[in-house]
Amino acid sequence: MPELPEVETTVRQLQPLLRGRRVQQARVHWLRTLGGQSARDLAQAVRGRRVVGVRRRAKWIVIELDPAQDPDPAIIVHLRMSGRLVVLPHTQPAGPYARVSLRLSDANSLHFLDVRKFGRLRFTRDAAREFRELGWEPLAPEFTAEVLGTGLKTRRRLKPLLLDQNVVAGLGNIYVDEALFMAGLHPEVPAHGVRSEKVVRLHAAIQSVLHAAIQQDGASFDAFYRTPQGQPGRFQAQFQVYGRGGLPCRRCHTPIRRLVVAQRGTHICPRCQRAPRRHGGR
DNA sequence: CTATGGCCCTGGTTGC
DNA sequence: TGCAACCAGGGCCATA
Repeated sequence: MPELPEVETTVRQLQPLLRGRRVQQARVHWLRTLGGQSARDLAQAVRGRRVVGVRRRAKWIVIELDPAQDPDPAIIVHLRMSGRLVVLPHTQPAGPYARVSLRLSDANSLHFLDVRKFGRLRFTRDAAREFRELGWEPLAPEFTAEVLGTGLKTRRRLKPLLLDQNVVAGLGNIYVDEALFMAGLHPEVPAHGVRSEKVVRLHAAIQSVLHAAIQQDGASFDAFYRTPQGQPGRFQAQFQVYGRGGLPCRRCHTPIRRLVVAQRGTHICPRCQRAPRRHGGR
């Protein structure tokens, strides 16, 4: 599933293919991808506008358009489960999963492909405003261990907290499991009970797993995530726990366990990540 | 405040 | 072999 590293890889590869081109036409093949925006509004808003850059905010891809009179105009894209962005020559069909296609002023089109239709693409006049509720960028210099520690001052359980995009923005199921393993923390411990030296470890784990995954162009363990150039990521080879239920822990050889936390498949080493004490047990 | 469960979707996997 | 039931999963919303 695309999370921060996969989105970052997509942004980096898209940038040289899009910057400087104009959007000539928008075609919508699946309306709900626009999340309520009308196909006409999208088409009218983007027609003729130049792409001035491509950036990332959390798991959002931000295709920046020339300002005109808007504060921060952009086409914003969330890949959710199975979304992909690809750039193909006009003449090449995008296949049955194309949900939105943008014809560019060079010989190419940008297609948003999405098998499961959970992804979103729409125009906004003010991208920064759209994202103001989002939490910390985990790779930004301002996101320090101290800042993370402040975010952990809550009774909520650790994993659901880290998945909350309004706290830390960009982590998903895979990288949370990997970071918790690296830090030796159980996903169900109350966040406020994590001691400060463990907070430091967790902060380092989050940053290092994200950096490592970006270096490998993200992770592809199913049919879905591919870079815009069609290549799978390579980080899945370095998963320590995710998807490794029943396999031996790479550190201590205890079998990795799969549990469900907040409706999410969750992978831990029961020895490296001690279970929290259950209160109210009887 | 925190947690839970449903919803959106479809292809792949499992079960009979 | 054939087919139906089941499942994953991010974000959002309603409910407990």
